[in-house]
Amino acid sequence: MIKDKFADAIAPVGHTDEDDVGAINDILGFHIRLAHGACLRHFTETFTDLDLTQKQVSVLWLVDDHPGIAQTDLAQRLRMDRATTMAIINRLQAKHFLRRDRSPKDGRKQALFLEPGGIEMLARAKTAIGEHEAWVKSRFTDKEVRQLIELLSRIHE
Amino acid sequence: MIKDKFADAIAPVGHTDEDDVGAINDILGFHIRLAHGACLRHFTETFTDLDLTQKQVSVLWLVDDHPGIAQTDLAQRLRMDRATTMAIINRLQAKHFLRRDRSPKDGRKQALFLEPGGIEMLARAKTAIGEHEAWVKSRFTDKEVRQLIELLSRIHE
DNA sequence: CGATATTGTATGTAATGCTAACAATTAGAC
DNA sequence: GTCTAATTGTTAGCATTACATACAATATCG
Repeated sequence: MIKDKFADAIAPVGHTDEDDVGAINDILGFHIRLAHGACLRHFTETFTDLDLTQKQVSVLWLVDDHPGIAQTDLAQRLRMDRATTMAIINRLQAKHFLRRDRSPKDGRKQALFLEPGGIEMLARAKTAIGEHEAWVKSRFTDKEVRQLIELLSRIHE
Repeated sequence: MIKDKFADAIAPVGHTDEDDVGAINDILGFHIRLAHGACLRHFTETFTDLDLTQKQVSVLWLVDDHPGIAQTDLAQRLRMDRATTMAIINRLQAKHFLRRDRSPKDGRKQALFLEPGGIEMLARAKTAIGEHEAWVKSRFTDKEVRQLIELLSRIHE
Protein backbone atom coordinates (compact mmCIF):
# COMPACT_ATOMS: atom_id res chain seq x y z
CA MET A 1 0.00 0.00 0.00
CA ILE A 2 2.64 2.44 1.05
CA LYS A 3 4.93 3.11 -1.87
CA ASP A 4 7.95 5.22 -2.64
CA LYS A 5 7.15 7.88 -0.13
CA PHE A 6 9.21 10.99 0.42
CA ALA A 7 10.46 11.18 -3.13
CA ASP A 8 8.89 14.52 -3.66
CA ALA A 9 7.92 15.45 -0.16
CA ILE A 10 9.80 17.70 2.17
CA ALA A 11 12.74 18.85 0.19
CA PRO A 12 15.81 19.67 2.24
CA VAL A 13 14.87 22.89 3.93
CA GLY A 14 17.45 25.59 3.52
CA HIS A 15 16.88 26.53 7.10
CA THR A 16 14.60 29.47 6.81
CA ASP A 17 14.69 30.37 10.46
CA GLU A 18 15.69 34.00 10.09
CA ASP A 19 14.90 36.53 12.80
CA ASP A 20 11.14 36.15 12.88
CA VAL A 21 10.61 38.50 15.78
CA GLY A 22 7.57 37.77 17.89
CA ALA A 23 6.02 35.78 15.11
CA ILE A 24 4.54 32.35 14.76
CA ASN A 25 7.68 30.80 16.21
CA ASP A 26 6.72 31.97 19.68
CA ILE A 27 3.61 29.85 19.64
CA LEU A 28 4.11 26.72 21.71
CA GLY A 29 1.37 24.89 19.86
CA PHE A 30 3.16 25.57 16.60
CA HIS A 31 6.25 23.76 17.81
CA ILE A 32 4.23 20.85 19.13
CA ARG A 33 2.71 20.46 15.69
CA LEU A 34 6.00 20.70 13.84
CA ALA A 35 7.63 18.23 16.21
CA HIS A 36 4.71 15.89 15.78
CA GLY A 37 4.94 16.23 12.01
CA ALA A 38 8.63 15.41 12.05
CA CYS A 39 8.00 12.39 14.25
CA LEU A 40 5.17 11.23 12.06
CA ARG A 41 7.26 11.46 8.92
CA HIS A 42 10.11 9.50 10.44
CA PHE A 43 7.69 6.97 11.87
CA THR A 44 6.03 6.47 8.52
CA GLU A 45 9.38 6.10 6.84
CA THR A 46 10.50 3.56 9.42
CA PHE A 47 7.28 1.60 8.99
CA THR A 48 7.18 1.66 5.19
CA ASP A 49 8.04 -2.03 4.92
CA LEU A 50 5.65 -3.10 7.67
CA ASP A 51 2.88 -0.99 6.15
CA LEU A 52 1.52 0.11 9.50
CA THR A 53 0.52 3.52 10.82
CA GLN A 54 1.07 4.95 14.27
CA LYS A 55 -2.48 4.37 15.30
CA GLN A 56 -2.47 0.83 14.04
CA VAL A 57 0.68 0.02 16.00
CA SER A 58 -0.75 1.66 19.10
CA VAL A 59 -3.88 -0.44 18.80
CA LEU A 60 -1.93 -3.69 18.36
CA TRP A 61 0.23 -2.77 21.32
CA LEU A 62 -2.70 -2.00 23.60
CA VAL A 63 -4.65 -5.09 22.59
CA ASP A 64 -1.57 -7.12 23.39
CA ASP A 65 -1.22 -5.40 26.76
CA HIS A 66 -4.91 -5.78 27.52
CA PRO A 67 -6.31 -8.91 25.87
CA GLY A 68 -10.06 -8.77 25.55
CA ILE A 69 -10.17 -4.98 25.73
CA ALA A 70 -13.34 -3.38 24.37
CA GLN A 71 -13.30 -0.92 21.52
CA THR A 72 -14.54 1.94 23.63
CA ASP A 73 -11.84 1.40 26.23
CA LEU A 74 -9.27 1.35 23.46
CA ALA A 75 -10.73 4.52 22.04
CA GLN A 76 -10.46 6.30 25.38
CA ARG A 77 -6.88 5.28 25.90
CA LEU A 78 -5.87 6.57 22.49
CA ARG A 79 -8.23 9.54 22.57
CA MET A 80 -10.15 8.48 19.51
CA ASP A 81 -13.89 8.44 18.94
CA ARG A 82 -15.80 5.25 18.26
CA ALA A 83 -16.15 5.71 14.53
CA THR A 84 -12.42 6.25 14.02
CA THR A 85 -11.66 3.26 16.19
CA MET A 86 -13.96 1.14 14.08
CA ALA A 87 -12.15 2.09 10.91
CA ILE A 88 -8.76 1.21 12.36
CA ILE A 89 -9.89 -2.09 13.82
CA ASN A 90 -11.60 -3.00 10.57
CA ARG A 91 -8.31 -2.55 8.75
CA LEU A 92 -6.38 -4.60 11.28
CA GLN A 93 -9.00 -7.31 11.18
CA ALA A 94 -8.91 -7.39 7.39
CA LYS A 95 -5.21 -8.12 7.69
CA HIS A 96 -5.98 -10.87 10.22
CA PHE A 97 -3.96 -9.14 12.93
CA LEU A 98 -6.77 -9.28 15.47
CA ARG A 99 -10.27 -10.63 15.98
CA ARG A 100 -13.45 -9.49 17.68
CA ASP A 101 -15.18 -11.79 20.14
CA ARG A 102 -18.52 -10.86 21.59
CA SER A 103 -17.94 -10.32 25.29
CA PRO A 104 -19.82 -12.90 27.39
CA LYS A 105 -20.12 -10.50 30.30
CA ASP A 106 -21.50 -7.58 28.34
CA GLY A 107 -23.26 -8.39 25.12
CA ARG A 108 -22.69 -4.91 23.78
CA LYS A 109 -18.95 -5.10 23.90
CA GLN A 110 -16.50 -6.64 21.52
CA ALA A 111 -13.50 -8.26 23.18
CA LEU A 112 -10.38 -7.78 21.06
CA PHE A 113 -7.59 -10.33 20.80
CA LEU A 114 -4.47 -10.51 18.67
CA GLU A 115 -4.29 -13.22 16.05
CA PRO A 116 -0.97 -15.01 15.45
CA GLY A 117 -0.24 -12.70 12.54
CA GLY A 118 -0.83 -9.71 14.76
CA ILE A 119 1.48 -11.04 17.44
CA GLU A 120 4.25 -11.51 14.92
CA MET A 121 3.65 -8.12 13.37
CA LEU A 122 3.68 -6.45 16.77
CA ALA A 123 7.02 -8.03 17.56
CA ARG A 124 8.44 -6.63 14.32
CA ALA A 125 6.77 -3.30 15.01
CA LYS A 126 8.37 -3.06 18.43
CA THR A 127 11.77 -3.48 16.84
CA ALA A 128 10.97 -0.72 14.39
CA ILE A 129 9.69 1.48 17.20
CA GLY A 130 13.02 0.98 18.89
CA GLU A 131 14.74 2.45 15.84
CA HIS A 132 12.26 5.27 15.65
CA GLU A 133 12.59 6.08 19.33
CA ALA A 134 16.36 6.07 19.04
CA TRP A 135 16.03 8.60 16.25
CA VAL A 136 13.86 10.86 18.41
CA LYS A 137 15.90 10.43 21.56
CA SER A 138 19.24 10.96 19.88
CA ARG A 139 18.65 14.68 20.38
CA PHE A 140 18.29 14.46 24.14
CA THR A 141 19.90 13.33 27.33
CA ASP A 142 18.05 10.78 29.41
CA LYS A 143 17.11 13.51 31.81
CA GLU A 144 15.68 15.66 29.04
CA VAL A 145 13.63 12.72 27.78
CA ARG A 146 12.06 12.24 31.20
CA GLN A 147 11.47 15.96 31.43
CA LEU A 148 9.85 16.09 28.04
CA ILE A 149 7.54 13.19 28.80
CA GLU A 150 6.56 14.83 32.05
CA LEU A 151 5.80 18.12 30.38
CA LEU A 152 3.93 16.60 27.45
CA SER A 153 1.87 14.45 29.77
CA ARG A 154 0.45 17.57 31.32
CA ILE A 155 -1.08 18.44 27.98
CA HIS A 156 -2.77 15.17 27.22
CA GLU A 157 -3.62 14.60 30.91
CA MET B 1 -18.81 23.40 7.38
CA ILE B 2 -17.68 22.52 10.85
CA LYS B 3 -20.71 21.54 12.86
CA ASP B 4 -21.50 20.30 16.29
CA LYS B 5 -18.14 18.71 16.90
CA PHE B 6 -17.20 16.90 20.06
CA ALA B 7 -20.71 15.82 20.86
CA ASP B 8 -19.82 12.17 20.66
CA ALA B 9 -16.07 12.37 20.59
CA ILE B 10 -13.68 11.84 23.44
CA ALA B 11 -15.87 11.07 26.36
CA PRO B 12 -14.42 12.06 29.71
CA VAL B 13 -11.68 9.54 30.24
CA GLY B 14 -11.84 7.87 33.62
CA HIS B 15 -8.12 8.18 33.83
CA THR B 16 -6.92 4.79 32.79
CA ASP B 17 -3.31 5.38 33.65
CA GLU B 18 -2.77 2.42 35.96
CA ASP B 19 0.66 0.96 36.48
CA ASP B 20 1.59 0.19 32.89
CA VAL B 21 5.10 -0.92 33.65
CA GLY B 22 7.54 -0.56 30.80
CA ALA B 23 4.72 -0.28 28.35
CA ILE B 24 3.74 2.11 25.60
CA ASN B 25 3.79 5.00 28.05
CA ASP B 26 7.58 4.97 28.06
CA ILE B 27 7.68 5.85 24.38
CA LEU B 28 8.48 9.52 23.91
CA GLY B 29 6.91 9.55 20.47
CA PHE B 30 3.68 8.29 21.95
CA HIS B 31 3.45 11.29 24.26
CA ILE B 32 4.27 13.69 21.47
CA ARG B 33 1.38 12.26 19.49
CA LEU B 34 -1.07 12.38 22.38
CA ALA B 35 -0.06 15.93 23.23
CA HIS B 36 -0.45 16.93 19.61
CA GLY B 37 -3.84 15.26 19.48
CA ALA B 38 -4.99 17.14 22.58
CA CYS B 39 -3.74 20.41 21.11
CA LEU B 40 -5.41 19.73 17.81
CA ARG B 41 -8.74 18.96 19.43
CA HIS B 42 -8.67 22.12 21.50
CA PHE B 43 -7.55 24.15 18.51
CA THR B 44 -10.36 22.79 16.39
CA GLU B 45 -12.85 23.50 19.12
CA THR B 46 -11.56 27.04 19.51
CA PHE B 47 -11.76 27.59 15.77
CA THR B 48 -15.19 26.08 15.23
CA ASP B 49 -16.80 29.45 14.62
CA LEU B 50 -14.04 30.70 12.35
CA ASP B 51 -14.08 27.45 10.40
CA LEU B 52 -10.31 27.33 9.97
CA THR B 53 -7.80 24.53 10.48
CA GLN B 54 -4.32 24.77 11.96
CA LYS B 55 -2.69 24.57 8.59
CA GLN B 56 -4.94 27.18 7.11
CA VAL B 57 -4.17 29.60 9.95
CA SER B 58 -0.46 28.91 9.60
CA VAL B 59 -0.63 29.67 5.91
CA LEU B 60 -2.53 32.91 6.44
CA TRP B 61 -0.04 33.92 9.11
CA LEU B 62 3.00 33.21 6.98
CA VAL B 63 1.57 34.91 3.91
CA ASP B 64 0.93 37.93 6.08
CA ASP B 65 4.47 37.83 7.44
CA HIS B 66 5.95 37.34 3.98
CA PRO B 67 3.79 39.02 1.35
CA GLY B 68 4.47 37.61 -2.09
CA ILE B 69 5.85 34.35 -0.74
CA ALA B 70 5.87 31.48 -3.23
CA GLN B 71 4.04 28.23 -2.61
CA THR B 72 7.21 26.19 -2.42
CA ASP B 73 8.72 28.45 0.17
CA LEU B 74 5.54 28.23 2.17
CA ALA B 75 5.59 24.46 1.87
CA GLN B 76 9.13 24.26 3.17
CA ARG B 77 8.41 26.43 6.16
CA LEU B 78 5.44 24.32 7.15
CA ARG B 79 7.04 21.03 6.10
CA MET B 80 4.38 20.22 3.56
CA ASP B 81 4.74 18.88 0.03
CA ARG B 82 3.61 20.83 -2.99
CA ALA B 83 0.40 18.89 -3.59
CA THR B 84 -0.80 19.36 -0.03
CA THR B 85 0.07 23.04 -0.17
CA MET B 86 -1.98 23.38 -3.32
CA ALA B 87 -5.04 21.89 -1.66
CA ILE B 88 -4.81 24.26 1.28
CA ILE B 89 -4.23 27.34 -0.83
CA ASN B 90 -7.07 26.38 -3.13
CA ARG B 91 -9.42 26.31 -0.16
CA LEU B 92 -8.22 29.66 1.15
CA GLN B 93 -8.51 31.18 -2.29
CA ALA B 94 -12.03 29.82 -2.69
CA LYS B 95 -12.91 31.72 0.48
CA HIS B 96 -11.26 34.84 -0.97
CA PHE B 97 -8.73 34.99 1.87
CA LEU B 98 -5.74 35.21 -0.46
CA ARG B 99 -4.85 35.51 -4.11
CA ARG B 100 -2.17 34.18 -6.42
CA ASP B 101 -0.21 36.61 -8.56
CA ARG B 102 2.18 35.33 -11.13
CA SER B 103 5.63 36.48 -9.99
CA PRO B 104 7.15 38.97 -12.42
CA LYS B 105 10.66 37.91 -11.46
CA ASP B 106 10.14 34.18 -11.91
CA GLY B 107 7.31 33.10 -14.16
CA ARG B 108 7.12 29.72 -12.50
CA LYS B 109 6.27 31.09 -9.11
CA GLN B 110 2.99 32.25 -7.69
CA ALA B 111 3.28 35.20 -5.34
CA LEU B 112 0.73 34.93 -2.54
CA PHE B 113 -1.00 37.90 -0.96
CA LEU B 114 -3.78 38.23 1.58
CA GLU B 115 -7.08 39.65 0.41
CA PRO B 116 -8.99 42.00 2.72
CA GLY B 117 -11.13 39.10 3.93
CA GLY B 118 -7.99 37.16 4.76
CA ILE B 119 -6.53 40.05 6.70
CA GLU B 120 -9.66 40.36 8.77
CA MET B 121 -9.86 36.62 9.31
CA LEU B 122 -6.23 36.46 10.37
CA ALA B 123 -6.83 39.17 12.94
CA ARG B 124 -9.70 37.17 14.38
CA ALA B 125 -7.62 34.01 14.18
CA LYS B 126 -4.82 35.57 16.17
CA THR B 127 -7.23 36.39 18.95
CA ALA B 128 -8.43 32.81 18.95
CA ILE B 129 -4.85 31.56 18.93
CA GLY B 130 -4.29 33.67 22.01
CA GLU B 131 -7.03 31.76 23.78
CA HIS B 132 -5.74 28.46 22.54
CA GLU B 133 -2.20 29.24 23.60
CA ALA B 134 -3.41 30.30 27.02
CA TRP B 135 -5.09 26.90 27.33
CA VAL B 136 -1.88 25.11 26.45
CA LYS B 137 0.36 27.30 28.55
CA SER B 138 -1.86 27.22 31.61
CA ARG B 139 -0.12 23.96 32.54
CA PHE B 140 3.34 25.47 32.60
CA THR B 141 5.52 28.14 34.07
CA ASP B 142 7.13 30.59 31.68
CA LYS B 143 10.40 28.84 32.15
CA GLU B 144 8.88 25.48 31.28
CA VAL B 145 7.35 26.95 28.15
CA ARG B 146 10.73 28.18 26.96
CA GLN B 147 12.23 24.84 27.85
CA LEU B 148 9.56 22.95 25.98
CA ILE B 149 9.96 25.07 22.87
CA GLU B 150 13.70 24.56 22.99
CA LEU B 151 13.38 20.80 23.32
CA LEU B 152 10.69 20.45 20.67
CA SER B 153 12.69 22.58 18.26
CA ARG B 154 15.42 19.99 18.33
CA ILE B 155 13.01 17.49 16.83
CA HIS B 156 11.73 19.56 13.96
CA GLU B 157 15.16 21.18 13.41
C1' DC C 1 20.67 26.26 -28.12
C1' DG C 2 19.56 22.27 -25.45
C1' DA C 3 19.45 19.48 -21.31
C1' DT C 4 18.12 19.80 -16.64
C1' DA C 5 15.93 21.62 -12.57
C1' DT C 6 12.26 24.15 -10.46
C1' DT C 7 7.52 25.40 -9.80
C1' DG C 8 2.87 24.87 -10.10
C1' DT C 9 -0.85 21.90 -11.40
C1' DA C 10 -4.23 17.95 -11.81
C1' DT C 11 -5.60 13.41 -10.42
C1' DG C 12 -5.99 9.68 -7.49
C1' DT C 13 -5.49 7.05 -3.09
C1' DA C 14 -5.21 6.20 1.93
C1' DA C 15 -5.81 7.40 6.68
C1' DT C 16 -7.76 10.09 10.27
C1' DG C 17 -11.38 12.65 12.74
C1' DC C 18 -15.51 13.91 12.89
C1' DT C 19 -21.25 13.95 12.36
C1' DA C 20 -25.40 11.59 12.47
C1' DA C 21 -28.39 7.98 12.77
C1' DC C 22 -29.56 3.26 14.04
C1' DA C 23 -29.82 -1.49 16.55
C1' DA C 24 -28.67 -4.34 20.35
C1' DT C 25 -27.81 -4.65 25.05
C1' DT C 26 -27.34 -3.25 29.73
C1' DA C 27 -28.22 -0.47 33.85
C1' DG C 28 -31.03 2.35 36.68
C1' DA C 29 -35.33 4.52 38.31
C1' DC C 30 -39.66 3.65 39.76
C1' DG D 1 -40.09 -6.48 37.24
C1' DT D 2 -40.80 -3.08 33.76
C1' DC D 3 -39.83 0.89 31.35
C1' DT D 4 -36.60 4.41 30.28
C1' DA D 5 -32.02 5.96 29.64
C1' DA D 6 -27.27 5.12 28.73
C1' DT D 7 -23.66 2.39 26.55
C1' DT D 8 -21.63 -0.01 22.72
C1' DG D 9 -20.99 -1.11 18.25
C1' DT D 10 -22.12 -0.22 13.64
C1' DT D 11 -22.84 2.10 9.12
C1' DA D 12 -22.61 5.92 6.00
C1' DG D 13 -20.92 10.20 4.70
C1' DC D 14 -17.87 14.40 4.63
C1' DA D 15 -13.58 17.37 5.21
C1' DT D 16 -8.80 17.58 5.75
C1' DT D 17 -4.26 16.12 5.40
C1' DA D 18 -0.50 13.59 3.20
C1' DC D 19 1.26 11.28 -0.08
C1' DA D 20 2.41 9.44 -5.29
C1' DT D 21 2.54 10.36 -10.09
C1' DA D 22 2.55 12.64 -14.15
C1' DC D 23 2.50 16.80 -16.83
C1' DA D 24 3.23 21.80 -18.54
C1' DA D 25 5.51 26.07 -18.13
C1' DT D 26 9.48 28.51 -16.99
C1' DA D 27 14.44 29.26 -15.57
C1' DT D 28 19.15 28.04 -15.32
C1' DC D 29 23.34 26.54 -16.88
C1' DG D 30 26.73 24.07 -19.77
